[in-house]
Amino acid sequence: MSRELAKTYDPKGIEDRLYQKWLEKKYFHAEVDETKKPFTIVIPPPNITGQLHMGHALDNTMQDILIRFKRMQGYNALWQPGTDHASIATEVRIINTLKEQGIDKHDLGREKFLERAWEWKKEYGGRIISQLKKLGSSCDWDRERFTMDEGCNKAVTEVFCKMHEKGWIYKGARIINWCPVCNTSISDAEVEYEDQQGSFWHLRYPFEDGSGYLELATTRPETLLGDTAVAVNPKDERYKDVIGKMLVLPLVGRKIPVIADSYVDIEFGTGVVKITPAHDPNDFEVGLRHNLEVITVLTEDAKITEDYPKYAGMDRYEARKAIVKDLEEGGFLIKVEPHAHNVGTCYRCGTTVEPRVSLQWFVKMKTLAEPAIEAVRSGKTKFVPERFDKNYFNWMEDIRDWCISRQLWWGHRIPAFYCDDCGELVVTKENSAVCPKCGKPMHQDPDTLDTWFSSALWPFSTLGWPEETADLKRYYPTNTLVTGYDIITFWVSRMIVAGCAHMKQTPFDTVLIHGLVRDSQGRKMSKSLGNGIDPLEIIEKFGADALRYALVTGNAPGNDQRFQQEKIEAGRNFGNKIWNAMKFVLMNCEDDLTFDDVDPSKFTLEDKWILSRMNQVIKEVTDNFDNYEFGVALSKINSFIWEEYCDWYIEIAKSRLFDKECATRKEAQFILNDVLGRSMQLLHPFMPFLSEEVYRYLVLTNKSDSIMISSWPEYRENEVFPAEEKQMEILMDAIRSIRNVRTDMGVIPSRKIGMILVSTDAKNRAMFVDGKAFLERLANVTEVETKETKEGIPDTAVACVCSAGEIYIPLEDLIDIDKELERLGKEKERLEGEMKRVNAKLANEEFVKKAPEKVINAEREKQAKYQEMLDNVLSRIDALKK
RNA sequence: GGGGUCUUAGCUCAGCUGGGAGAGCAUCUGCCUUACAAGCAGAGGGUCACAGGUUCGAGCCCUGUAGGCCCCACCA
Repeated sequence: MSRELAKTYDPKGIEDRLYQKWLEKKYFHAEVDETKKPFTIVIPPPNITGQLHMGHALDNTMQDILIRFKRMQGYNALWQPGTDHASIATEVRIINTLKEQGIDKHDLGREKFLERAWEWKKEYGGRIISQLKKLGSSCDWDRERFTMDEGCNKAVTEVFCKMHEKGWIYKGARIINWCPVCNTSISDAEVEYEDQQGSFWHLRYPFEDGSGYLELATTRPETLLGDTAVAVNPKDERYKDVIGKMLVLPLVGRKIPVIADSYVDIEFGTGVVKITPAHDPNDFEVGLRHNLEVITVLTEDAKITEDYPKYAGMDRYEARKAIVKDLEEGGFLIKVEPHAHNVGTCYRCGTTVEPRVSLQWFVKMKTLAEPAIEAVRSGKTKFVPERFDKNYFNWMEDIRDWCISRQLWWGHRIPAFYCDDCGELVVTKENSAVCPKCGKPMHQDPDTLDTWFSSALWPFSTLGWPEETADLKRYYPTNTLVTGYDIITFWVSRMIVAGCAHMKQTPFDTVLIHGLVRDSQGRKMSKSLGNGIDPLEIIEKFGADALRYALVTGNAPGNDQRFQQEKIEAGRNFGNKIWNAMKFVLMNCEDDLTFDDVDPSKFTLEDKWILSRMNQVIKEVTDNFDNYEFGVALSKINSFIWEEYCDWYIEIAKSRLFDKECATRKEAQFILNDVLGRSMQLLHPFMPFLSEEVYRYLVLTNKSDSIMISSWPEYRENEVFPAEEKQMEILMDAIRSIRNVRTDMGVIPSRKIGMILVSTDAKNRAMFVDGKAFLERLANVTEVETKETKEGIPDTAVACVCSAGEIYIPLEDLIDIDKELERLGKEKERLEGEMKRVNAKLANEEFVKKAPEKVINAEREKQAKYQEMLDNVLSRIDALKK
């Protein structure tokens, strides 16, 4: 069997083959099973426009780790997958495709446009799904959903109508953020602020009566066209007398009043602010308070309107130049100074957003937010790490109404109808409506809903809501939501709001937050920087397991990480190490081997040690899983397999395996298979493919169907061997000491040596006699002698002290007394240092009085041990000096 | 302006409820020892940013300082 196995582990072929098998066997599929406890994860639905990037890879790896773990633990585990229609992103993409063909969206018409969009979805929407499969994601693909499928549509309409009926949704003319490139309104959450270097134009606004002027400063001179007032602070002594006077708006000639409003900061600039209610949120508020006219001067694509012929059609930046030039020529410009300010940009396209007054639909958030805040405050939903709840509270407690209408075609059309004749409004679940007032036909609102409106319903819309399905009953509320901290406000908060509002239950008990995957220099991966690393390329080259390993190892929840090639290689190397360990095990097992007659009473010291350690690791790793400490869990599994199992157990077991007559050979073979098999189970959530492949080769498990459906390893009460663990530690310590001495004294590895253990502990002496075979293998010690006293130890022996006692290595031809004394001197210094530290601690009365007994006893044990070792070193130095 | 977070070995990062500083990579020394050179055995390398405080005991808790990053709000 072993002859056929490749020299190195090659994930290519294996991963696809195993994934196919899992699919065929329906291992990912969840059916309602009342005999088990439910565990549910809903996937953050990737955009249909999306390509798998490192963020997806991390997010989905974490989910897969969790769901595989829970599945093995025997939960009725469901990972609900699906995709998001991504209204703006998709619409922009279709528009661009059309543009290439010389077609304008409006010429095509709404219906034809949507046909194209659906075609596009059909062709590319599945791409991200197949990429998620490459990663090993064990989603229940039979349940794949889409935010615009029939069920989700129904949920959206239902929610909209209900919220409208309750007055939680309203329509109104308000100032909103407008993206002139995406050509739609966007919500507050969709605006990203960035520092920009701009200018501060100081302008002169003359009084109507010719009595001078007011000086004010602006960063946006082009909005002057829409000014309907100038404001000063009522407490500002400088301007007390001008309040109520009229000014003449430069270039326009409009008469505008000087008003008093406490919004104006006396300290800032000249203390005079021009008020443009149509194009600034603060000015809009001021306008409301003072009943000012709202004059829109910019079109939807941010060009000056026809009302100002001189500038009409110019885009906002052109217009700025032209207006500044005219102001200067008209003597209205006093000075220009550089000015840094924050500018809002569209999170989709990066364009500077334009505040704009328009008629939009809003969700009244304040009251809806209350139960959602309470859900987190009470701990019904908790963030991991906890600190992100501050993020959440910060947003929720200061929440403003959510603008949900979008001037787009791709999305859920708002179920509102207007009478063609009298303008009456009807909100209905039906596809059409007739005016209840005048009986005339009605037309539907042209706008669609914010993408996040439908994603907010995702945890229950995917389970069948508004129908009362068995799935909904079974799997809602879900358990863990895994996502990045960057979409807490967009998505997490709105899901909690929706869950509390429509289901009366928070949608999940835990929100597991992860950070960003950055490039190796710590920069955000982005298309424009071209520094993105394609996970698919990594999978192609190193396998999904190596990628998953790299994403999880050495990382704590919520923290950003830098992506480094070395981590991938470490993952690959780890896989290869396991592969080779398995090869070794199989090479030393006969093809027809069975373990029916394995006798646990024949288990040796090392057998019990590794079993006991395995047990401990199972316990700790399971614990780490429960606390979402995936990075810690993986590194424990790694060091157990690599260091304890491979470097020690396999090496020690060799002598028994190679001796076909050995009475405990079969027991060694059993342990090798058993421990590696259980290690693979622990590893499976992280590296599903490799662990499955290995599991299916091992003698104990090669008849089982899949590691995926095997039971998570349990802690075994009857395999706890603290005494054997301690003994092994002593032996390992001795071997390390001998290896050190060999290196220090320049004894080449191939040279065989002898050793004499001097110890008063009969158990230790016996252990060394029994362990002769592995002392030879691990330290090339061929002669082992044990004594109770150091009578007759030759001077030409090198001494090393370790926890087992004193070990002497006779090296007649090599010993250099001076060099040996020097080495022992260093050892003496080290031990004296230790003694000093321990003694000081134990001499401290406060310590002995207040520290826990456990800690004190540990210190006392150390004290005794070091004292003995130090005595041994000192007496050896004495002996050599004579 | 409010909040969060980070500062630990040359690099990238772990470090659970406070009890003698860790990993991977890199560096140095030996080894092709019949599973593995993607490997084995060893070694060097840290006043845990700084200053105080709490404590018998602080990388960990508290206060402050410096620097980096992030979120929210925002003065035209």
